[in-house]
Amino acid sequence: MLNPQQLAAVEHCDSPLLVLAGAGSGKTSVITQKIAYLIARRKLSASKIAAITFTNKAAKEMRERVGKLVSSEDAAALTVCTFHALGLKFLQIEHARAGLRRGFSVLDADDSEGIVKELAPKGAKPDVLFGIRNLLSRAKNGGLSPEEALAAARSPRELEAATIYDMYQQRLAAFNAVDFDDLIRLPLRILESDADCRDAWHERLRYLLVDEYQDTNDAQYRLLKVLAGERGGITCVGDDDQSIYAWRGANPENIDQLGHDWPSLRVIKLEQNYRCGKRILRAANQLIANNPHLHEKKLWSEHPEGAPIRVLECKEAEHEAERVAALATTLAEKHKARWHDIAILYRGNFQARPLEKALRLARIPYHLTGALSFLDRAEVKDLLCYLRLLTNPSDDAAFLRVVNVPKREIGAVTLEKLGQIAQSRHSSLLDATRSDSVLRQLTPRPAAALASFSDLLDELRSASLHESAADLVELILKRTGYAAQIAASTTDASVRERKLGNLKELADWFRAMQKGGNSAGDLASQLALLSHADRDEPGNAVRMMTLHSAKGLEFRFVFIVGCEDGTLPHEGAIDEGRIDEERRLMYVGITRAKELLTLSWSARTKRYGEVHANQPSRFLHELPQADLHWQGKDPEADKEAVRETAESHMAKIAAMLAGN
DNA sequence: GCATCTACAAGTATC
DNA sequence: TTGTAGATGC
Repeated sequence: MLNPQQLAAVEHCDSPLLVLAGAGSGKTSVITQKIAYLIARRKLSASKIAAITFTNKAAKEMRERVGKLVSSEDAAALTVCTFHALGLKFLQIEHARAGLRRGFSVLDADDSEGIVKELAPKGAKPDVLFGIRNLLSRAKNGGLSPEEALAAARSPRELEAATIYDMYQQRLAAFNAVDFDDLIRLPLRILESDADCRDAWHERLRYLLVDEYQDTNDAQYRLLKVLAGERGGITCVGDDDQSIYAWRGANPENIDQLGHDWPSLRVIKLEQNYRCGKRILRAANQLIANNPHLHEKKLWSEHPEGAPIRVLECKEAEHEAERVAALATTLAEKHKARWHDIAILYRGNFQARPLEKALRLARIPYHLTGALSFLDRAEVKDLLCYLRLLTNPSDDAAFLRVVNVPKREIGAVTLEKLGQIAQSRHSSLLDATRSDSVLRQLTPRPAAALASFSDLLDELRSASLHESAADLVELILKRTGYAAQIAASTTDASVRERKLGNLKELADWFRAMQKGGNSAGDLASQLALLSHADRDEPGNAVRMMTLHSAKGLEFRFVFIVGCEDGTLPHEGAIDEGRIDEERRLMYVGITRAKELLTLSWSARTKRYGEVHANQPSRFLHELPQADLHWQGKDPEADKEAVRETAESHMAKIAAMLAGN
């Protein structure tokens, strides 16, 4: 069942292990089999093993697969979760060491962005704000505390950002809250500085298995290092060729860092691919050979050669979409493909638009992955904030979000005043509304509204002690008037239905999670870490997604659209010389295909209303030409595109002249 | 407090 | 060109 390299990776437990696992080489099998091996052969207690992933989806899949290999007791005792969920678990146990009280909140990205905005100088331009958030996040991902960031500041801008960082953390402390970055930074800080705590966790977690290791950032790496300790009970599985998140802080150099920090590191390569046809693999290998490599890796496959890779040359994005839709229909009719065997991948979300149109027209069911995040929906966020506020009355961010949702005639002026009063008496906003002396400082009407709001929360809080989380959601909807507000909203029926549907889905989620015996408060924290990707995929529909979100997936038939210079590789990446990561992105896309790969490009692109002439992606020229089958090559196409670009400029000039 | 208008920006996205 | 965020007016 396992090949010799996979077996070696499973059985090597006595020093740290790095598994360089090519695309489709069965890395999840190695991780899950190794967990089973550690339990059965090495007699390690399941509760002392942690498998760490980047997404909840990957964690869920791993949990399911390992569940088939070990007993249900062992499966329940295992820790299989994301980096952030592990950090959350750590902080829930060690909250006192982090200066947090039980029931602390996890702020989402919007909340923390809002706080930064408040703390930044009034009227700061968006790019300044962006810069501050960037520096702040860099400091946090570097594991720096506000004091360290202040000491390390080298320029006035850095000093300003560090000062804001300091105030930001004070604000979070007052809220009894952490943000996403803190879920890594705080455990890291505690483990690095507190030997007793470190020893306890070394005892608690004896073996770590890390998925998608190339995606770790510096703080995550340090967390792994301190958790694994000198003993080095750790297996990291990753692929430098699939490193596509450097722009998000991932540091692929962490792959080499392992060998420096643990000289006894063993490296095993998995090079047999179990997914793609030979031709597809040859194309992928030849493409990625254009990137520099520290660890040479050559994937091979026992699968059949497969059909040539088609390259569709199209006039424009609409034409491209129509051809893709037509070919998808052919696949379904002639090759008995199910719709969900087909994926259409692209560089940017905006490219989905013409595709959607063409698929609708062709009556092909499709599903957009990751378009709108479920948890970003206003109604879902509102409900979660109610739960946060019930568990953590200090959570001012949650208070501000829901205090006037539904409308309670509590406006900005009232809240401004309340905020000043709360600040002067060092209490949370909700606490302040409970004090008569505070309410007397406000005008009677808003004061009464605030008082009844806090009464309502008290009522819900006492209900939360005995209601299940799912019932609590229903109760909140009813008692706050939220459900009534949706029902009465002037918007059309489909919007109302969608909102109620989302809230029902939220309640269903709670019901499912409740089985783990979690309290409502725990559920609320965990939900902050969930994302849209965790929802079940819809049935038989063509999958449309970005190349980034396709990583880890596989499909029988794959289309990669927009293979043009400027789109893939992206223009900004070309300008800044970041071609290698774009090439890896193409590599990820190609290696998603099991049987048939179709690449397409358009001679013209409409960009921000202007027509541009395109060149086919340089990556197309890097592929083995003998394996490509160019379709619709029209030597006139380029000339035509250039002519039309010129025409569109002429038309613009004419319009300007006419305007004058 | 809400609706409407205007100006601006335009990559990828996890937790 | 399109979407969204912020400002402005009622």
